[in-house]
Amino acid sequence: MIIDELEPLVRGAVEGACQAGALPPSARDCAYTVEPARNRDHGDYTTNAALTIASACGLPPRAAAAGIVEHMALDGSPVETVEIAGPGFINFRLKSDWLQGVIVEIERAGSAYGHNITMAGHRVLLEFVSANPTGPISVVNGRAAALGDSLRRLFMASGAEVATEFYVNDALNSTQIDLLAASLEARYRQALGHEAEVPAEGYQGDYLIRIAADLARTYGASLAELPDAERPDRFRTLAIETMLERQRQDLAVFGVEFDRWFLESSLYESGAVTSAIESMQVAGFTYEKDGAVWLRTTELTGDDQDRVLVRSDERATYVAADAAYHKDKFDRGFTDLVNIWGADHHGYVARLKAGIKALGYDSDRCSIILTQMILLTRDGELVKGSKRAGDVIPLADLVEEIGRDASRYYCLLTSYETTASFDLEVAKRESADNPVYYAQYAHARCSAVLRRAEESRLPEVNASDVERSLLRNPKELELLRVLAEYPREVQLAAESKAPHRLTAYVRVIGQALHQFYEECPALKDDVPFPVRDARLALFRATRTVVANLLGLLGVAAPDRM
RNA sequence: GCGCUCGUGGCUCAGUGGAUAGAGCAUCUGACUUCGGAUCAGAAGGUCGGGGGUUCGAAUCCCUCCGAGCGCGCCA
Repeated sequence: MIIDELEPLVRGAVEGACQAGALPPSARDCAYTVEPARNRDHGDYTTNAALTIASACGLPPRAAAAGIVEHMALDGSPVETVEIAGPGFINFRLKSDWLQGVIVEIERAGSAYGHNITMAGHRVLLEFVSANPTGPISVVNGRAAALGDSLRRLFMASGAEVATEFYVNDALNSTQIDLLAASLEARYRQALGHEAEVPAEGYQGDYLIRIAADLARTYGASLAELPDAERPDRFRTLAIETMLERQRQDLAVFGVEFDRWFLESSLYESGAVTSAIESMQVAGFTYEKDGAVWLRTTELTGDDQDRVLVRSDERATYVAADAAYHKDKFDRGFTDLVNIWGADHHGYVARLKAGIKALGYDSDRCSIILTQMILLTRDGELVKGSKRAGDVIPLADLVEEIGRDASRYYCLLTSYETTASFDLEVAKRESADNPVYYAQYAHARCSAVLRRAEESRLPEVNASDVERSLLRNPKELELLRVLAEYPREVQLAAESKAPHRLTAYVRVIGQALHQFYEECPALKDDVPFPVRDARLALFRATRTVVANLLGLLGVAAPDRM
């Protein structure tokens, strides 16, 4: 990566300037950045080293810049020219042969181009969606699913070992599951033609009607005749099984699968919940009040009130189970826990972290991403969840309407920190105003050119063998610059857990590609062979980068559209 | 009331303390003897919610006010 070469160059120059007395010794301790220039007029890369050093050492910025530049060892570096500009920025322009060499690197690395090792040695457990088994997967869950799946790919591309989990709140002591079971039983009785009502606090969505009809078909009236002691458990089990299967399908259609569906109930069965509670008690982080056991979350993480671990009826709460779950994650050897939750759970962060701390683990190793909502509009009108779907918009409906790729792309288009919204009619349109097609078209266009070359039986010349110095048109050089940035973009997206950076960057690639395409024909009759081969190699490199990028988003890279 | 998040062109959104705040859509003007026009070139459009502060420099950090969303259970 180019920054890895420029950064030492700057550091060496600062050191040289210090030794020569051009800068005071304290300049060595100044922080500064080396990054791509935003404005191409400023060159290819820039550093603010002189500005921060001047500020810290009380020097005129341009004088500091001059001192640094004077001691820069440019021989053998990728840098063509250095200049001082504006208030004291040091701008670099790269040698074109360095840029042209990028296609060799891309061809050599292939599908691994852009990978890095910044997360090598990390074992990451990504937990996301984890929706209650009380209804279908919603669009908001979909946003978390797209994000989690993309992060999995980004972390892997950064050298981490990654596992994904969906935590299933299936514990039989759950009030919500009780309600789900009661709701299902009512629907079942209705299906049998009996009088029955779904509890007022229960689940009214009509997905339960369909499930109940299936039960009536499979079991006849036998379930209704079960003794009172057995019936509720039977319905709980049936409700969870059928809802989980439905959720699994919704996510599979979306292209997201999990390494493991972790059952909360397994924590009770193994005794993990009980032992976690005991462990917190022994460590002195709990107390008893009103017949319940409380965790000192106020003290541990500044929660606004302490939380109940064990209810007065001796049933454990989800706080206890989740603490046990996260202990289990750490005990399985994961070094980094990443949880993706809906923003409506933000009040729960302090609780979980308190549980982790109370069990003696480092809560900083667990990072929690809160995704904001996603609003859908249709022709400008807000689309609302229907009563029949349980007041949410099912992800399956979205996928059915606009397709998997568009659904995923839109979910990743914006930062998860902002409430996003997009219009279904626009997203459905297969036209220019749809960003997912712009990205995919870049890939398809490269493929089209290369396919045509193949059909003309042109021999494929490797990037290492073409005359790369012929790639000197400004559009060609700009495309090379953009492709050279890809590894850095991947690293930044992984570091900041922000796949949406890539959707912005792929547009930049597309733009550079299309401009190159417009101005630099490869297969026209009057193009000399060496130029043709060099340009075809550039198309191949671009296609590789776009394919790799779309792969990180979990979006298809089609050869034809 | 307390807490968390967010206010950026008409709309949807980028923008890790740096240079003249960027894209896309919509609007307007151009480019088809097409290596795929799902493209490209250009125009217009901004008190970065308001006001203070920190600094060489603030959309970004701090304070305050206004507005929006979400959360404040022995539910998950």
